[in-house]
Amino acid sequence: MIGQGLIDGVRETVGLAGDPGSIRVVCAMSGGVDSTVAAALLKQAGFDVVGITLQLYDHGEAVRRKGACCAGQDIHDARRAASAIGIPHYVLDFESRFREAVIDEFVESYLGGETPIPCVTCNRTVKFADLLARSQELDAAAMATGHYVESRARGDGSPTRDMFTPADLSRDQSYFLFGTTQAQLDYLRFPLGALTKTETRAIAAELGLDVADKPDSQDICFVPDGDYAALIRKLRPDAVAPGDIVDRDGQVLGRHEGIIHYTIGQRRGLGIAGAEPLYVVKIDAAAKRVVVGPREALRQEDIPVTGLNWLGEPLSPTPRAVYAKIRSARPPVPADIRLEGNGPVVTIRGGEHGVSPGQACVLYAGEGPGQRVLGGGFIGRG
RNA sequence: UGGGGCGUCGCCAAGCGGUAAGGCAGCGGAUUUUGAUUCCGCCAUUCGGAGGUUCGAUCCCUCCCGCCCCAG
Repeated sequence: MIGQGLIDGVRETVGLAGDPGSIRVVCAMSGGVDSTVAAALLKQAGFDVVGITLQLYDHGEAVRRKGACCAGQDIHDARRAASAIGIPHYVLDFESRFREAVIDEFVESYLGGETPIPCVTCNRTVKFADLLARSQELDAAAMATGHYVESRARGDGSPTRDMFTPADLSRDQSYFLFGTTQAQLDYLRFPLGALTKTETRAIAAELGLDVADKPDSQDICFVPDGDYAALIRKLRPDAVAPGDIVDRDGQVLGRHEGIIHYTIGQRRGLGIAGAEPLYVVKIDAAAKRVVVGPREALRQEDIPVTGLNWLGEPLSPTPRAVYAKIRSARPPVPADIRLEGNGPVVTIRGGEHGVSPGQACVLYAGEGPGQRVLGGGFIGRG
């Protein structure tokens, strides 16, 4: 399994000239299979690998949890894996930073009637800003992660790198990485971009790593039991209030226990029976109202984008053809992006259902594997 | 208290003599490095109540109860 071709591929992914043994690469290790294999492959390729694991939140609560990351058991797993791989390993306490950069923003977003995407925030702040800085302090030439996404130098002699969708589209994590700046991208490496998840697990098994059969992470890592609303209530007990569920004409159909329980496009949990299924169409935070309607009411074409991180050629008021993804588990669809007076606007040519403010709108040059990631932003209120 | 209509799962709603469709909601599961979506499974031995006709009734008859509409 781990043949010369794979090793050469890893060296090519790192793309730095010179003796690998003199090139230090920091690998962010979450304690899961992916980042562990990333570190192992880098080590196999001869690099001077340093593993770093961040402690992001209270590890008492998460010790036994399956599918968590960066706390408790996962830190132990990462430490053991680093030992098995034969690389130095450090655990950094980033709890307070994670709390203010990710958790607080997560809570405020929900209270404001939006639907946050904490993985994006975590990547662009804690991981790719703070951890990356520490990596540079350690004189590492690059920082690697276990994300399924590819990057490679532009080939014009400059260190400028571009990001591409991975070989295994079912594991594509580019949606969560749209906020990666050019400078960060130039320093980052993604050794797993050419692999499938199955191959990654096979490599872990071949190397005898304990994490080979560890379940994939899922749900919000800092929410112990999947009940994110409980966390918000705990942190801001005064801010969660009940309100009305109304139709598009304002007619009251029911009550809810807080807008934080809803997201645009959501169907379940409304408790309203009718002839047709109802979906959340709008969330009015000020009035504490949840507006529902039929599925057709979810269709939207124009999406105002905020916080755009654009990695492509400069934009203009003239529409530029792209492919856009407004949710992680869907293939990108044909769209156009243009710069208006109020900011960038993405137009989904065929329309999309369930465009939820706070979520990401990620843009690609095309559809399929190996397509360039042009950037993305957060979906604004339309 | 004259006439007409209706009453089937929490909601909507088929069935109109042969032994209770479907949708919604709910619950459970699969999928998923966010939230959702989607998908799969479960969900009325019983048809407002009481009698009657029939081999057999949710479907036919009688009475009662409860709604609705038109006439008052």
